[in-house]
Amino acid sequence: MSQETGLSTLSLAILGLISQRSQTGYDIRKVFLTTPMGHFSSSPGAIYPALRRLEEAGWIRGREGAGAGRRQRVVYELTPGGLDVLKRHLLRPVTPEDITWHMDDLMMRFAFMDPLIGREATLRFLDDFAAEIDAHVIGLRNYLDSTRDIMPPCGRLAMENGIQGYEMNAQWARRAIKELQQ
Amino acid sequence: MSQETGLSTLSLAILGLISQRSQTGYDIRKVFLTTPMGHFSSSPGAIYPALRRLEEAGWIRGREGAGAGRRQRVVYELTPGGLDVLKRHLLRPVTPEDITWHMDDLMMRFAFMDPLIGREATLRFLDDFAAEIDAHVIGLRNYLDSTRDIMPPCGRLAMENGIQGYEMNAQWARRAIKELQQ
DNA sequence: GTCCGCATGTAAGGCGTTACATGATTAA
DNA sequence: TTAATCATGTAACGCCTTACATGCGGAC
Repeated sequence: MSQETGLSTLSLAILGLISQRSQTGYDIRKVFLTTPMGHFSSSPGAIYPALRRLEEAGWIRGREGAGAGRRQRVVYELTPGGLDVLKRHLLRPVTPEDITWHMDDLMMRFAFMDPLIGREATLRFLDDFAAEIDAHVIGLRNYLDSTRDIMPPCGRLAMENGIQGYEMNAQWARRAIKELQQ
Repeated sequence: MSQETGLSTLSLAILGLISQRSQTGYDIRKVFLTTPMGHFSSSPGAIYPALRRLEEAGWIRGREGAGAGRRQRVVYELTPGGLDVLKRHLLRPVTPEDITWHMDDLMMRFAFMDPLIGREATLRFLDDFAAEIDAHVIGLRNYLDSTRDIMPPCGRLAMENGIQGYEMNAQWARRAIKELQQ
């Protein structure tokens, strides 16, 4: 759950998907079930309550769908207010706290931002992202160096894994910037 | 929460730390606050209830500590039963589900396993870990290739980020194997 | 006529987060 | 004596998980 906007990562994912195309809870479930985006949930017990919360917040609105003679089928679409929080959430600066705690949220933001806040803002995001990671890695390396001798080998290896993960992300971001600039 | 053992990642971390050295809830909090292991919690509202649950399960036991004239100070130590679940948890095979959902749990397991289940089992773990990642990456690549044309550029880049993260982990594991074999 | 996929939900339970609260010891 | 650090907790809340429940429509 992020501070100001109060969007959980799942809510962000749902809002992002609906921003791309109006769809039903079941459609969203299928995305989580069948695509690698399904890092989370996909269970009706998570998605339907989340949809209700988003609707109560006034960020999405459900309409009875016409789906080829089918029953029920509530199609959700983004409201202007929903578009607004979503954009505000996507435009938030990348903080050190985000790097430490919410990398998944950051990647989710990236995945949805291009059509919503534009290419330039997306590039700025990637730039900030890489810079914040660099700063974070410096701290991690310092810690690792200062404890290298007393740390058990597997503890050290686990730490190196974490550091390499961050470095990979920074490299990825810089490659992504180049690709998107073309 | 993992199936059989019912150990949440936080419980695993606490159990692992206590297995290295008997310590108090406050000691554990400090580890989470001051080391990069503090990927999570560090809040008393998480740790003390977790300690109580672990004690109720019979996996740790608290003793009044002698800590230099200080008050309270409950020092927790692992019980034989606790050592047993911890070992069983560490020895669990690496499943595709673990790769998809519980990478953090896997790394935590790795960080603690060497002294508890031995070098050979640790090497086997790393080997399985790398192999399961390879298999998982194949699936991700297939998905990416089959949707490359219809996917928006940032969606593709986000997916590539995920794939590269997995590949980095596999490479890390293979390097770790070599290092540990010396 | 039965089974599977579509489609939506509820209920119980667990656990983590945030915030609040307390009280002892040590250093300034 | 005042503040910071040590040390342990509780209460409210939110959200996810698991499991259960329901009912339509099409295929075989």
